[in-house]
Amino acid sequence: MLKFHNTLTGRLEEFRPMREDEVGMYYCGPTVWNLPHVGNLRSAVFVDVLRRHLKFKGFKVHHVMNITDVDDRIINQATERGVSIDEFTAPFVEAYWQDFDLVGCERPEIAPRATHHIPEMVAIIERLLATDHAYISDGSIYYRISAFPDYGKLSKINFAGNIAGGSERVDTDKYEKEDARDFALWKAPDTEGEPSWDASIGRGRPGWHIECSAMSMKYLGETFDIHCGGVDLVFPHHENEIAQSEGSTGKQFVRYWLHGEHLKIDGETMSKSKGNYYTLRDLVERGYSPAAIRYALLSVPYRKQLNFTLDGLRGVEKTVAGLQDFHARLAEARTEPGSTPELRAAAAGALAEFEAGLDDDLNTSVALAAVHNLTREVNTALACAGLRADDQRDLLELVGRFDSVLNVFGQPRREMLDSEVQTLIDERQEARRRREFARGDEIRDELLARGIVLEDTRDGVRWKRRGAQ
RNA sequence: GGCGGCGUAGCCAAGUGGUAAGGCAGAGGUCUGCAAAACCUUUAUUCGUCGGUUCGAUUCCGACCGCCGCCUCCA
Repeated sequence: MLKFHNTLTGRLEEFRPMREDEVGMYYCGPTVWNLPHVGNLRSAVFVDVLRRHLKFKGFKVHHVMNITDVDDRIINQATERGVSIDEFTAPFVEAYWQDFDLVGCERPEIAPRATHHIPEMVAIIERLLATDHAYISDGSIYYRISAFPDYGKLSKINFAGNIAGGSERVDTDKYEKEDARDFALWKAPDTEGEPSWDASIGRGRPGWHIECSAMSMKYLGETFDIHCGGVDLVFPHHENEIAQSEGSTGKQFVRYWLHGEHLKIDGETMSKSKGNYYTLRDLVERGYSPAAIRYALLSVPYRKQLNFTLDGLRGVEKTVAGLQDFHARLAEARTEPGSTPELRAAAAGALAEFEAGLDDDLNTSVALAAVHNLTREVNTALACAGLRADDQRDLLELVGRFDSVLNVFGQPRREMLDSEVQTLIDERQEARRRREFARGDEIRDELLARGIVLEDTRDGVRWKRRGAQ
């Protein structure tokens, strides 16, 4: 039974989508004002595992990931550099997709951009004004939280005992709001040149939260199954999305809220000021592989803080190389016909354990343990008993199923060597057979000069490109 | 001040009211002309501290210590 921890109820719940075999899910994607860092990528990988596991379970997935390309930071930076919003964000959008692909995430079905959905936002604001959930003040439009009694149901925030609800912030706020908690839906331009849009509700630009309400409901409907993001978004972003969406539709907005924990770097909160801040390209430049980074990011269940360290990442490189090597050896193994009951049982057990782990709120640690346990059993068979053809076929299919969620095994090599190199390898085998080891070593060096690294194994010789995984 | 999470071997970590998954590192071994690679075996009488409940607790309850997060832009 598939279960998720739902932030809305604070409990582990059985997942039952609205439609039997389809799931609508929304992920608050990047705000494109900066290069993505490993923390952003952890969230992306968490959501990727979620969507892949839903597909593994047989659901058709409608996955929407927004790209926030208007907000105060973007406007400030673009204005500072004297470029348009699009000119400023374009390279960061590009960089995000590059990193997203490198770290092995499947692209969402729909990736809407905020700047292309201004009319949808305006429409919601109009409905909120019409139902007294919003009011105009100084040309800007604010959400009236007192009109939405459920406010706080997601974050369980308690305004009475809350510092933020005190008087200090009201004093520093330049806007005229009825209540300190109220937030902006539509902001009147502060200055002349500031980017803004003409609309029935006046000239302005959208507030921080309305974008996600507009884009999620447009593509997934007024009520949909899953909304996810980082824990930092629970309050105020997601709380405000609920207020906006449910305030305007009168219907439940989202049925399951899933939030991914942040990671720490060397046991400390990641922050620019501490300098413990990695982007994917930092890590790739230092020689780490995107596959290992993906593995590291999904090795700890998404609701736990993950301690990201370079030392740990070095270890993970070996783990991932081991899995990829296993996959290659499995694919290349010579077989005899038939199958063995031991391996059939091991495969069935591993699949059950794998699926049960992921069904339990995406416990990737348990799923990976199942994978490792299987590789150990299969390795033993490869080393001792030899592999049967049916087992090989079934195990390769099983690895494919595991990898449809994890995406860490890599593809077994299908590359062919050119005939000259192949001849050299054959010659070396022949030399070794005649126990002419000096000649064998000579050929090995010759191959090394061409970038081919040999490994002698019990069954013959394996090769790989120098520097390749 | 309000709300929440965490503390398990050298390191990263899963987990459960019935006696501790997995990975990395370490140790031993198999294989091998040597080496490398690969593979196998092994590594916590114990789960922050102190109490309580229980036949039995790492797992439940209480207190304490330490770490982290949200309440403000942040994945």
